[in-house]
Amino acid sequence: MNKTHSPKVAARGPVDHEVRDQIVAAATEHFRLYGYEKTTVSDLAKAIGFSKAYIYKFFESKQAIGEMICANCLQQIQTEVNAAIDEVDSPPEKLRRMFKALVEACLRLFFQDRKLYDIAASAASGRWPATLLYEGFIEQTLREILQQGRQSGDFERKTPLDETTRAIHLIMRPYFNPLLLQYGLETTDEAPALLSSLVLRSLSP
Amino acid sequence: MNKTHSPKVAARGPVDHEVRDQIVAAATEHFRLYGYEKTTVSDLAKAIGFSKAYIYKFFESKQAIGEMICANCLQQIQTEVNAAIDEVDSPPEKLRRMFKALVEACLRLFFQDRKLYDIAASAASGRWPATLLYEGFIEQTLREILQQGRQSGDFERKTPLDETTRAIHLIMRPYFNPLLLQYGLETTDEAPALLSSLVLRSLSP
DNA sequence: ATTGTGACCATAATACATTTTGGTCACCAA
DNA sequence: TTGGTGACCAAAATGTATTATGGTCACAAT
Repeated sequence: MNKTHSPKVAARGPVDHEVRDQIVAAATEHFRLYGYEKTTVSDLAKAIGFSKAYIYKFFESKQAIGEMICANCLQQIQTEVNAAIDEVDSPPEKLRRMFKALVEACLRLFFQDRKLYDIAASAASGRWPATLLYEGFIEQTLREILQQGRQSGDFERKTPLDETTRAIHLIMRPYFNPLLLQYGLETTDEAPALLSSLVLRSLSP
Repeated sequence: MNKTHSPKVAARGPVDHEVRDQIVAAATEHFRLYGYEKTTVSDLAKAIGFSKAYIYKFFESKQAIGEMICANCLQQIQTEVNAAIDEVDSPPEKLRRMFKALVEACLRLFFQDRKLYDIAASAASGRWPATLLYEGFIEQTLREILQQGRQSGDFERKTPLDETTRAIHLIMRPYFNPLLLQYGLETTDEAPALLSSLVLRSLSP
């Protein structure tokens, strides 16, 4: 997993500090194995050999730690999506890849790291900052592909870019939002191809 | 509300019986006011002046009663949708109306009969028969509009009908499935217009 | 047959006392 | 100043004894 930690939010005390990394590492492991609820701050403290109080020198709350771990998960998905769309050049194919990679990354999180997935789900439910960042990434990536496709002549140019972006974002939402994904697991195999095709038809000049 | 009760499922004892209707009426009222969980079978029995045991001559379980009430709710939505698409002739406009009416009907249930909505949500979660019927109705209505549009020349004919139907169904799902709708309330105002337009663009010949 | 019920049971919900847990703060050490 | 902690508190979680609820059945009345 990426060790990227954007210290944008939920930080406290020394930003770049060995102990902070230790906390994140311990939290990632514990949250993954036992889940967010079952892990106590004292558990994390014991794991790194410090007192519980010391942890609060670096994070202002347990949720802040959860947000950090969750942000890393979502960051990982974003990395995978970026890798997928960089593999090809044509905007239509980029869009297909994006949808496919997005769903696959979310599903992997769901099936292989269920406990971390649950954190991402409650992050979506509670509108944690990491989730907003994640949604912003989706929308931005989408917009770039669309713009590129308009320039290359692959996509139509009549509909306002923002409208198209927003609409496709809405279509993808049930498959990248952890909160929604879990209720549509039966459709995750057909949806990417089916919906990509429909969307691409709607984009034809 | 419609007093239609399709005795397809979850029935027991005399199908057409005054007491059965009394039970449904009492259940509808109680479920709406106090919710499914807070209403006991004894409450319903008292409301109609019979013993609890007698209720089980007509319904094989409390959930069966819930399914009946839920089926009526979903039936009501279907009626509203049918009314909306019957108002116009052109298939594209029918599709717009369908999406709009569907969202409006679900939102009305959500905001005005929250307790009944919760039943519909757990019906969707538990895959109760009423939900399957409801989804079947959506798919069928959609297919008919599409077929009609293909005949009239409004819609393209290259893509297999089933594929198009399925894809649009998937797009609408987050807005007619009670389980999903509650997580996307912020998007319900823009979604119908935005998505209808995108879908119609994808259908252009 | 049809209409109707009280008594009964296993399990689920509730209420409450007890323990954990998230979080703070004063304070010590290098 | 930076690194680090034990003692402490309100609120949440947990275990448990008790009650309420869904559901059945034998049986009675019409």
